Amino acid sequence: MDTPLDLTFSALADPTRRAILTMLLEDDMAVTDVADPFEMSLAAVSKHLRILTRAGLISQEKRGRVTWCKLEPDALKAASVWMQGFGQFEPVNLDDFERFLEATLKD
Amino acid sequence: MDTPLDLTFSALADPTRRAILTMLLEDDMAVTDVADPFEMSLAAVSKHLRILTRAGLISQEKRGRVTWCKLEPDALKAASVWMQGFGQFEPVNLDDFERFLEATLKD
DNA sequence: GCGTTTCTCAACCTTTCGGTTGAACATGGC
DNA sequence: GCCATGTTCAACCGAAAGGTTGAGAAACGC
Repeated sequence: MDTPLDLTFSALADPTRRAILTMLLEDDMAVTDVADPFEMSLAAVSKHLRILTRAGLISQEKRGRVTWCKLEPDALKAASVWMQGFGQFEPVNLDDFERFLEATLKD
Repeated sequence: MDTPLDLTFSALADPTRRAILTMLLEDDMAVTDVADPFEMSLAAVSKHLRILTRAGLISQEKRGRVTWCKLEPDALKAASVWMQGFGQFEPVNLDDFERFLEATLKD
């Protein structure tokens, strides 16, 4: 039996899935467009999206042929609460986060 | 190539390892004592501890026969920063966290 | 020295993960 | 109606995860 915390953290454990979440920060995207930058099959990305959906980190809505993917940031809250118990992290401001993203996207 | 974020999130993905971290919130512990509440072999717990150590979430120091395990909360910081980018979570107070822990430990 | 305690290593097993490919299935354009 | 588009499904594959057991290596008690 996978708890919500299991689902969230194992979803976040894969770099492809974290990259997808980062892309969805910008805007909602169709599955095909999500898959575009990755050097793997569409089916593989589709599987990643299903895992993110089961974890509640994104939602998928089908309009016509296109399935739109939308970030659901609230799902990170439980995990974030859990983590903050270990050390009382001060909240991080957006500037720090932007710099962090820039640095990590270089790889 | 496992990035620090990969190591942290996949370490946190396992409920046994999260339980170990919670136990270590109280105090440093010897490997045998960490293993005691779990219904699995000592070797299995030893493996979990190695994974937590690789992720930097704990440190292990050998004194005599006994290997002491110590929580290293700073390692959660990078992951916490990453997560806080998705929704600007307000800081959580300790009372909320205590209640959350109580609730999760019931399972 | 000798047995006990503490912990890890090595080999093995089963299940899950992350990917592939090819087929299937709606939907939309014309 | 027909073909192209967008997405998932099903079967498969190799590798990694999470557990077991048995053996072994240090350190301690006496």
